[in-house]
Amino acid sequence: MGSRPTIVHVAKEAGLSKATVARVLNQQTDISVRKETRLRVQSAAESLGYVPNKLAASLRSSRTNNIAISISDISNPFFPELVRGAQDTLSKRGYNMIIFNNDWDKETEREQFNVIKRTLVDGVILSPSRLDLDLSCLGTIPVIILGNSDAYPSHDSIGNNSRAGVELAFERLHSLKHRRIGLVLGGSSKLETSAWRIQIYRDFHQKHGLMLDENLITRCKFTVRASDSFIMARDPIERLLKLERRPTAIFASNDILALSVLQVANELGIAVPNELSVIGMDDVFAASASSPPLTTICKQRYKLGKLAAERLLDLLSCTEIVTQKAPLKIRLACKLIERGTTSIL
Amino acid sequence: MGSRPTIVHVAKEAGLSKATVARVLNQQTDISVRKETRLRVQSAAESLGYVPNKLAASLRSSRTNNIAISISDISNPFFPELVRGAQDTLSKRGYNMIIFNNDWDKETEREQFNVIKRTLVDGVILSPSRLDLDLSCLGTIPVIILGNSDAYPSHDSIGNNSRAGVELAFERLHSLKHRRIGLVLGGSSKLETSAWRIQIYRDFHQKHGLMLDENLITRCKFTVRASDSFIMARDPIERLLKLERRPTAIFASNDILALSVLQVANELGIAVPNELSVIGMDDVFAASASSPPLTTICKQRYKLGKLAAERLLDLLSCTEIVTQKAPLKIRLACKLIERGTTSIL
DNA sequence: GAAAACAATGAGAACGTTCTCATAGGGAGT
DNA sequence: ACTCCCTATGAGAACGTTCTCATTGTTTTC
Repeated sequence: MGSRPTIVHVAKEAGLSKATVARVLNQQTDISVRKETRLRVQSAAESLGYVPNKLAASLRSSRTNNIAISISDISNPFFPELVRGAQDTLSKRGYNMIIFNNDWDKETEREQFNVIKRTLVDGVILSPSRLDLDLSCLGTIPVIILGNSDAYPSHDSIGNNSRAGVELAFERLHSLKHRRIGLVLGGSSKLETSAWRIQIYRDFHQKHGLMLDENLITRCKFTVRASDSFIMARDPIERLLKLERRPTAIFASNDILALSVLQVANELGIAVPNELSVIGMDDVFAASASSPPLTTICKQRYKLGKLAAERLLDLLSCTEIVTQKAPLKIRLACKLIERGTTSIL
Repeated sequence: MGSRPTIVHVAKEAGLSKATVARVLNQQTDISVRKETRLRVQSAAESLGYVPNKLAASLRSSRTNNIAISISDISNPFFPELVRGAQDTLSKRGYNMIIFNNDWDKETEREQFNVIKRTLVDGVILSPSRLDLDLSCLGTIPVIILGNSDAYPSHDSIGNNSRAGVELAFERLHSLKHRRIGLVLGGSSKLETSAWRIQIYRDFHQKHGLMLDENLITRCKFTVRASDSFIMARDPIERLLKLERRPTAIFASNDILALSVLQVANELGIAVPNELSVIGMDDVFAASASSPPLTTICKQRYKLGKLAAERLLDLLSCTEIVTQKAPLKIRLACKLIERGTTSIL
């Protein structure tokens, strides 16, 4: 009950050597092997039900055709599409993808880097859990960074231009005549994204000569685990909507918060969009499923994954040390998707 | 220059043989190696920055510590949590997970089986795209089937008890005094799930002595790609809600359809839950984010993945041919999650 | 017609582990 | 003191490929 047939069996069956068999079965743009020989090999392989052993091949060639992708949490609505974008590109080129979830935990992530190094993947797509990661332990494995920070200047990085996206939201609300705009922020302290959003908020007010009311800035302790977020977000949002002079419009820094706003508004009997306009950010699936469907700033998740994968493949096909120019930095444009939660004042 | 240090380098550095080094670095419950020797190996490994090469180890031992999971589409809201459940269990035991998306396509799936076989994973968690798959090409690799069909009698399978879940929904609506209940079905022809739902619908009516109105059965051409579904579901749902004697409650066979119902109701000015109760199925994330949040039948996705992984690990740790008893069949109970879209008539 | 070039194949090392078996050393039993 | 056994280690085969280099036969070149 000999386990699977090997290339030696095929060689014997075909009356040829291992080398020739390998030549036939691997090189697609074959050089120098007779047509008849090729057929002999192929029929021998077929009749034996030969399936090449990728492990052995990888060991010898030191190419595994495996790519690791390290993200925070596949069950967070942001990531599945991103992963899909990367995967579609990779699998088309014969690569498999190994997923790692770090749950925004530094230790977990470090541990995973070790696993990745042991596993000997050809490349890594990395959505860093924080900005101060030490990537050196990954050695010479090519790494593509996901995100829009400048924390990893020497690596290629691909992200969304969230700044421009946030501005887009404010400008749209302004053009709809809203002058009293609430800001709902998630308190994801780790990635420090709140600060620049507030800055944009201030700049926006200054630019349009609006008075800034600090009461309209709402911080929610938003741990990114989707399922928890509602509970934590509810209170501050309720406070915001119960202000004596409540905002006529709200921008929330992600869709989950925006959907919380819709829920609270619904409970308080505030009609959206007639009495309150809401814009979210991310275009999570749930955004299109709410009633009314949520107007949001769309981050191009699928494309993000796709581009990251494509860039990685480029790096891999480059015969080694070539093209060590400046690292690639891509910022994808965010789009405004106007659905049912915005209207003119 | 000089790629990674190997076990031979460590052996040389420590003044010992490969074999001894391997003994120290692998077996956790070590037998027979002097304490001092162990320390010498460890410090040598550390000082060289030795990282074991998993490929070589796998090749020799024919254990890869990789598990393949084959699903329809990671960007479909049903799967991420399932994947997460499996992954958490697997990674705790040192296994990596390789994801394959088949997009409900038979050919893609077959192709992926070949890749899986080449890749030499230790086991497979398989959510079959259809019921008539030929699994023989996976050879002797252990396979766990996800789903509740009886199509693969000789494999372990783990699924949700959807039948009981659907009954639960009807009974709940009945106990809320609803007597005119609409049924919204997705037309996923491939898995043939519609038929038994209708049967349960009929049985329910018979059991309670209710007249069955065929007009209340609505079929939506529901291709499972999430993003398309709204467009396709809208028309038939609108027809249902515009019936002269419209239903007072609706059960939809999945949350996405149920959310469509909410949207259409919202547009038509039908108040949920006061004028219309709605129950969905799956407890997709978006279900908790709608306003009002959707009452739904919850499939235990995380647990599904977790159990599948655990069972697979059991099979793997079983030294081979043992426990070839009857295959395991688990049906997880569905739970009713009562949120804001149901009320008494 | 000899040298050179080329096309087609073979022989075998190499990849870095794990695993089996052999061996050296030392203590216990008689 | 001799055998026996047990503990700690070493030597080297094996895993199934890829890859380099050698070899054979055939064609081209001058």
